[in-house]
Amino acid sequence: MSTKPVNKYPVNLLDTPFPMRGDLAKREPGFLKDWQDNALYQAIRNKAKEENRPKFMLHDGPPYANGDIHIGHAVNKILKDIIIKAKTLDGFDAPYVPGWDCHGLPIEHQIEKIVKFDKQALAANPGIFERVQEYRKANGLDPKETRLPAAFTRELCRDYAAIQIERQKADFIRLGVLGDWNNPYRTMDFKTEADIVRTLGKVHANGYLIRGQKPVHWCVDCASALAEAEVEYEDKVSPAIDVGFRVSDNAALSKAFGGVSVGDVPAFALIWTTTPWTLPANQAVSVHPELVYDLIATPKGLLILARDLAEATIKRYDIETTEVIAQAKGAALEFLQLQHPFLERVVPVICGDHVTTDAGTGLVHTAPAHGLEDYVVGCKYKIPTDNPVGNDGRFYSNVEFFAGKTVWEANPLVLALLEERGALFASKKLEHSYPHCWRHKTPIIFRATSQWFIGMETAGTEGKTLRSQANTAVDSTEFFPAWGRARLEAMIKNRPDWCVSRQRNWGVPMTFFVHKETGELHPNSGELLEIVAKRIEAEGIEAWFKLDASELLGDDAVYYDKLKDTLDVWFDSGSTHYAVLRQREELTWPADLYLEGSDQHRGWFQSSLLTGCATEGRAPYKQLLTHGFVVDGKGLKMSKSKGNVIAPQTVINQLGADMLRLWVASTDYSGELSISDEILKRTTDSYRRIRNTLRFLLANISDFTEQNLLPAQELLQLDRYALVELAAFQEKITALYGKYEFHLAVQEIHAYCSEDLGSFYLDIIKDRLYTMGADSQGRRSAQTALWHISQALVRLLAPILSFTAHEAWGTLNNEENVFLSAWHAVPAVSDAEQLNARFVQIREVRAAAQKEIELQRADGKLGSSLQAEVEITAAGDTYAALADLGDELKFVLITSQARLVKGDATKISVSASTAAKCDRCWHYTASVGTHDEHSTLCSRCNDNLFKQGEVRAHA
RNA sequence: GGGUCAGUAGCUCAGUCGGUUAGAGCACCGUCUUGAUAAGGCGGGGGUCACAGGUUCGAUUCCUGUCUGACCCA
Repeated sequence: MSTKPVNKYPVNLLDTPFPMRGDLAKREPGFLKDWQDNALYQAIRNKAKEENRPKFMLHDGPPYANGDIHIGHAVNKILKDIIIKAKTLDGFDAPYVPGWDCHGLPIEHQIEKIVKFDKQALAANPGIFERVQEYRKANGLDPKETRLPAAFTRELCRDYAAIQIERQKADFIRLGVLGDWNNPYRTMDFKTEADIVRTLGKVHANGYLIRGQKPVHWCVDCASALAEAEVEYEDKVSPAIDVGFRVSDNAALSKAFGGVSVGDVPAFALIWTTTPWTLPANQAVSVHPELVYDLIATPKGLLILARDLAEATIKRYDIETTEVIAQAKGAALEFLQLQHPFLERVVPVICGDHVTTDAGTGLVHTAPAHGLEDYVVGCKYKIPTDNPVGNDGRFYSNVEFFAGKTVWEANPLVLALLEERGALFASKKLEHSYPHCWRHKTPIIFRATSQWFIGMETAGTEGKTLRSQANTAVDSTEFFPAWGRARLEAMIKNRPDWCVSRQRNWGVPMTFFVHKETGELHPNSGELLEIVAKRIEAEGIEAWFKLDASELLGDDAVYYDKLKDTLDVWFDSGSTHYAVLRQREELTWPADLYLEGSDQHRGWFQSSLLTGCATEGRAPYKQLLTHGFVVDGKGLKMSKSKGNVIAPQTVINQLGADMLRLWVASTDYSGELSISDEILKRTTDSYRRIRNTLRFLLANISDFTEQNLLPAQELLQLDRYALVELAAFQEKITALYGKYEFHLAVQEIHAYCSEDLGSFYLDIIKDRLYTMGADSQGRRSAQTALWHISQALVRLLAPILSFTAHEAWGTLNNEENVFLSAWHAVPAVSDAEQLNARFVQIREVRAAAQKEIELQRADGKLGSSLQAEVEITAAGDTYAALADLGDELKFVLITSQARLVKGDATKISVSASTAAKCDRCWHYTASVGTHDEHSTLCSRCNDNLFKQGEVRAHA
């Protein structure tokens, strides 16, 4: 109940159904329902088609179909959504087809956990677990059986992914993201699986698919490769030995060490290793090119050791008398030939940055078949990757000394052999962290296996290497922010061949037939692959796994193996530009924009670039936009253990999705995005300001319709100026949307609401809105400006504050939906430049006057600014601008009197009015009390209420 | 350890192609208003522009290094 006395002289106070408080968390779901009920996304598509709009193609990078969405997902989707909506309002046809990445180890891993009765996994996936139990029962298996057929595992993976997708989808929709949620793409859709296979076929047809060897984590108990996620590190005791490689040619040695005289004293390069069994695969000894190496004379011969480690090493060898006779940088030792300690093999010294002085001798035993770094450096020097160890962890039968032995059995044999050859300089036991199989808990080994690669340096059928094509593609891509280019370039420059084969179950198969003896792909691979792709289109990847080779190859089947390898999931997502953009009618290739977190320079940006280049000779995108990661208020990454995680669901449920969207939009995403309770609090503050501005606008035009609009040239000066400002504001914001600089747009929007509207324009026109006749020209003029401001603002807000804009639109316009509209056409004002110039002066004087009034107020001489009377002395342009407002200058200053005097410089003096206050308009004027019938009114109010009403021209 | 990036008021961001007192909004303080009122107006306080060197007549802005943080890699 209000206790306010009701003024007997009414003013035009209006109300609006648009509430002060958004109550977003509660009301947003209702707005979402509006969109869904009206098939908003489809309506936008239809309209775009009718209008034949140009396309803007943002291709969605597929999140992995596992786990609930976190704030990083939210950032990514919201940024995409802002862009899509801004482009739509900008007159583009900007379809958005969201996608999911479905294959791969993490999902397979989850299924394995369920199969193995992992409690957490069971609790989270009761439906899947039930299926497993039923399967065991139906097939007469032990109820604890963990080894299930691959085909069934794949079924489970497919189900699991589908469930995850639905959960994530619901969260994405709740963010207010508009998209084709009824028809998203999923890399496990049969058609998509087929198109991934086709992409592989094209890569092969263009000559970029090559076979090679690469060391992988290998479990001899599983007899299979392990992914990094399947490896656990545990302590293990290993023999740690120092081995001497005799230098083959002392003349070369002398030369490497600056010509020092070495005679024919035996010289050794010393390495240190904890895996003696890898010595049969040794192909080189690595040194660091920048490290300094000593040549040391000892009773055991000349020793080559890194200077930093020499002392400690010599101690290990129990050598008393030593003399450093020469020094050289590692680079000088390159290509020095060494004799393998027990094999008839000469191996070179090579240079590698992986050599460190943390432990050992500063010279590293290099067996490309048994170590990733060894392999990489080996590739550089074109050193063979010959692997002597089989699937079962035993040496092949042709390996001298160790044939048939397991690698663990070989260790002591190697030691004995080295001892015998006089190459063993030291031997100890060492406990260290060592990789183990997560299933068997047994130590694993690194073992080179046959893998498939997309070659970076391979000249394709067009004669260009993929690396050179990729470089060109990067050159012709536009980056937001610009440094993305340097980052991608650096990665392309350094990356090795892309190993695309995996030995997993849940993945798109590499649908090739390989000749059993030559290892060549079938000569008709292209045609065969298309036949297979057709089948996959109909039945999914299972079509390949269950295929009998003879069905396609006939009698030739006996000569060929059906490849069992699956594709790296990065190949899946890297192929979506073909599988999605090329396949859907409403989409186009290449995309205008890919937008992802900065980690995707290594991931999707690159995999898409490479498949794009390998299949189409260019990148599948024109622009790349990168955003950073979300961190807490202190700039630290979020983690459960730190307890600084902010979940998007929490923010949405407490503050609403619009608040999350506003936070995303107001943050500079080119670096890290900070979020904390305080930051969200500030976001809420700024939301309130925008919302209340909308509310004021909507309320004050609630008795106004399009029929009441006045043409621009009939508006008052101040209102024309408001339109001029509005046009400039709109132009600024749309330009910022175009540059994807949303945080600047938010700042501008906020400043516009606060400064241009709140503290200037709206404050001034309240007098006219409230006190003039409801249908008077002066009031309709202001409302015309307010109407245009509202129409423009609601649209400009829509990409960011989608729900709020939707709500405001409903109050403002009855028909359609804000997202079916376009930026508002702000009426042109013919004297725009002149108005701008004048109001610069006017606003300056106004600010000075306010300061002066504030001084008087602080002195207790006046309260409201309407109590003030000002006298302004001004010169030149300033005088002209003020004079142009005539008697209405006082309204601009919100004072009861404003006298203008021509003088030399600007001077302002303020005094308190001695006149009485009008009960209705609150101005202090001598005319109060001069109207007998209405003794508390001023002439203006008397006129406005009971006569023809005042006329205003300026403000 | 390497590559890329960031560090301006309590918070979010501007800005300086090197040049007099570094800006805005929010928050805070004071005040007016009570006809945007769990609002609005006016005024104010608050920054050694991460730190240390260097170049320069002059650096927050350029260079080098350090620290802190982020992403990727090893």
